[in-house]
Amino acid sequence: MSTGSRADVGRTPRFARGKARAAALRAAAGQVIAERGYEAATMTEIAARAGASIGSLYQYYPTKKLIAAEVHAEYLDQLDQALVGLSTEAHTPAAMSDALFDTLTGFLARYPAFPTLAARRDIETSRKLASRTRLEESLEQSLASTRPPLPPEAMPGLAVMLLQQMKVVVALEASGREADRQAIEHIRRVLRRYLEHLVG
Amino acid sequence: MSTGSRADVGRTPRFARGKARAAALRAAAGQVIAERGYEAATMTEIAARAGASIGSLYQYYPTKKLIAAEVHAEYLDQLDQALVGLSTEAHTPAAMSDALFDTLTGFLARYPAFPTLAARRDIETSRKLASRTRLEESLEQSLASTRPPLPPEAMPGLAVMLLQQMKVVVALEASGREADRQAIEHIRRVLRRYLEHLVG
Amino acid sequence: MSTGSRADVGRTPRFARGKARAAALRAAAGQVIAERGYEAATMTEIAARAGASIGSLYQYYPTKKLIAAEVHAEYLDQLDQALVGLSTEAHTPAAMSDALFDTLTGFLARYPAFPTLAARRDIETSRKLASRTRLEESLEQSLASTRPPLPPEAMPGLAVMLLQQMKVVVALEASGREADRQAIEHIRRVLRRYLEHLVG
Amino acid sequence: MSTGSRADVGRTPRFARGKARAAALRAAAGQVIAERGYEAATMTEIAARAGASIGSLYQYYPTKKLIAAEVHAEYLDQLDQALVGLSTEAHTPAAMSDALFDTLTGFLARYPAFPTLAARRDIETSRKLASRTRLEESLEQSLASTRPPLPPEAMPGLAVMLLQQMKVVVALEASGREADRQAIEHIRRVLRRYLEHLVG
DNA sequence: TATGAATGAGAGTTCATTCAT
DNA sequence: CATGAATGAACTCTCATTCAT
Repeated sequence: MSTGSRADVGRTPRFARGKARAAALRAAAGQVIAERGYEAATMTEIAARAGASIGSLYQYYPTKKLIAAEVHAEYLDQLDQALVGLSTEAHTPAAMSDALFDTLTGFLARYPAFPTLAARRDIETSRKLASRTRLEESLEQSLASTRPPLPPEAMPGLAVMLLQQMKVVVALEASGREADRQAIEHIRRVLRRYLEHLVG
Repeated sequence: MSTGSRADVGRTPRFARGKARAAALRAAAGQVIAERGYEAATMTEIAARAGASIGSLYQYYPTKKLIAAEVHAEYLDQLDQALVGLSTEAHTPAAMSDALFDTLTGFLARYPAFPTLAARRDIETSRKLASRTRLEESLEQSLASTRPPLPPEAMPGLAVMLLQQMKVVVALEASGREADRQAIEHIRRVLRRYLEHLVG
Repeated sequence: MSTGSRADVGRTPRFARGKARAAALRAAAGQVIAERGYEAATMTEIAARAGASIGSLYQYYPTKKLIAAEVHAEYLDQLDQALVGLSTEAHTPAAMSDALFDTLTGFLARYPAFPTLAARRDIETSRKLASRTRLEESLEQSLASTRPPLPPEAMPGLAVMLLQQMKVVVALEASGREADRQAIEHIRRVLRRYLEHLVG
Repeated sequence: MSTGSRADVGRTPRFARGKARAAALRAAAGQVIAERGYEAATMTEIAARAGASIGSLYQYYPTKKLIAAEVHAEYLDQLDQALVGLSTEAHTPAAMSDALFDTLTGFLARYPAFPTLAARRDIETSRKLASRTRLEESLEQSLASTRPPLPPEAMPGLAVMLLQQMKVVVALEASGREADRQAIEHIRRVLRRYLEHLVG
């Protein structure tokens, strides 16, 4: 707004620091939300865990909802990145099922706040919406790239279902009970068989 | 043993009047938690919706956590009741899959606070633990009653998995998106095919 | 809402205490607002000065704006009461001017938060609106009761003007400077002469 | 004496560039304070509206109170300038009353933050005090220049009163209600008649 | 026992002010 | 001098819980 033409010279380091701090804040938010849930996660703790003051947090993210939305959008983008690789190589449906399973499972293990954020319907942003749309397209594209191909009309529902299954898996992984561990194996097999069957 | 540990159950109501009021309070709690989520559900609103005063609510359930645990336990018991019927008649695995699907779906539609309560790991009670154990046994028993029978070693994991699938289904039902509706159909088919396959 | 039929018996003392507390809170709010202005008046200080907790304050007045509106409405009602007496006795215009001057001056000295509250256009309530309307009618009625009578068409503007003059007077009284004291005398004379002149 | 005490004036800008920026900042402060009131006016918005950074704002005016005081002082000086012209020509008391009325009304329309600033008793500066004194002297001089002359002993109080009346007028002008519009006319007549009467 | 007024810790958020760049 | 990120005290408001009646 009030930036003169000379401002750019010295700005790069400031800019970089700002980006780093914003990233640290998002990371902290992800941690705290994963541990405590959305409501119980306090802005104060998020700031503290990022080594920032509460005022600084609000400078970057002026609302609790907004930082949550940004964190969620970031996760969606990460997942999108992870998925684009899958559609480049040829996969059988069964192999694709396993690849998706591993990718999504790995992702959710890394970003444990994802299910919590995904469950909230009151946190929306245009940025988040865009990320979500992109992700859904990537997932469908992965599903569409198998040899032999899956029936196109099954795609949208399939994509949604797979995502949901992953959430279940991660929830079960957290518990560590023997029955839960077995359930995960069941799900893996269930999905592989189902994709195989769809092409038959 | 039949009374349970009294410490975490609040005051046991001895008269019919008290029992009815306690039930009304639990019902109200279920409603409010379903509508607003656990954190946003206030004790004041729960009491008001039950036509009681907060003081009265606290007389029966001295803690928010406790009434939540009691509501959850009640739900687990209800579901247990619904399942015991399934094991009396002979079912093929596919039929059992459908029967479970319908039973669980119906249950969750009736008690929409169930997933919310089930997701919280900080709300535990000896009473709730007992109910959960009983329920898991009933589910396994249903699965064990099919003709031809499912392999016994698959049981525990299978039971857990089926429960999780139902939660997914209910979550999807709430959204109303077309892709979500299709995903539900996928899940139903996935499960039936899987149970059929297990006996082969 | 959940009041049984028996509730009334023991309620009177509780009710009376509640009314007293609400009055104490309003009085405290008036004091603090008068001393510090609306923005700088904190809910915490209001509660403390009323000997109540912050939670208690919010139980009676769930918003800062709302308690301000109630205080203002109360003041308007008080002033209305003070004015109704004036129109019962016969007054010459000059005498009425003095009587109004004294009444309003006394009122404003007693409720120093009145100008502050009257100046805010963002604090409105149906209750307050009603009180204000009633007051304006009373003022006009007082002005209309003089012998000989003032010209009716002058009334509305006259009422407004007199009210404004009173605010000025009180502002000047607060300062204590000699010139301000003289200014007050000027205003008093100005008004008396003007009302006299209007009938001529 | 001519420099004033430097302690409460911030850094004196020595170059034209600095003077212009300081003026822009004061203008912005005036705007924001007029629109939002003193408390709600934020230093950030003032800086932004002047096309400056907050850092820059604080370089010139190290305190919110201080910039408010400077703005107020500037206004007082402006008004002083407007008044000195009035005493040069001969006026009857009635004409002087009208001239003052128009001058003051025009001034207040141009600097709408003036009443807001004038109302605050917690913003004082030696510079502001000096400006105020000078202004009061100019007003008294104007009043003293009428033909026939007003009684000298009435002067100080008269000056204060007239200023107050103008504030009332401006407040009423802002509302736009019919009764308020009439009230303004009453005030204008009241004052003219009073000045006329004083010489009689 | 039932009631609901009272409590106060704590949450989200704002903004004047500082200071490294 | 200019900049704007950083700071943290302070504010409004919420809600689980207690206790006098």
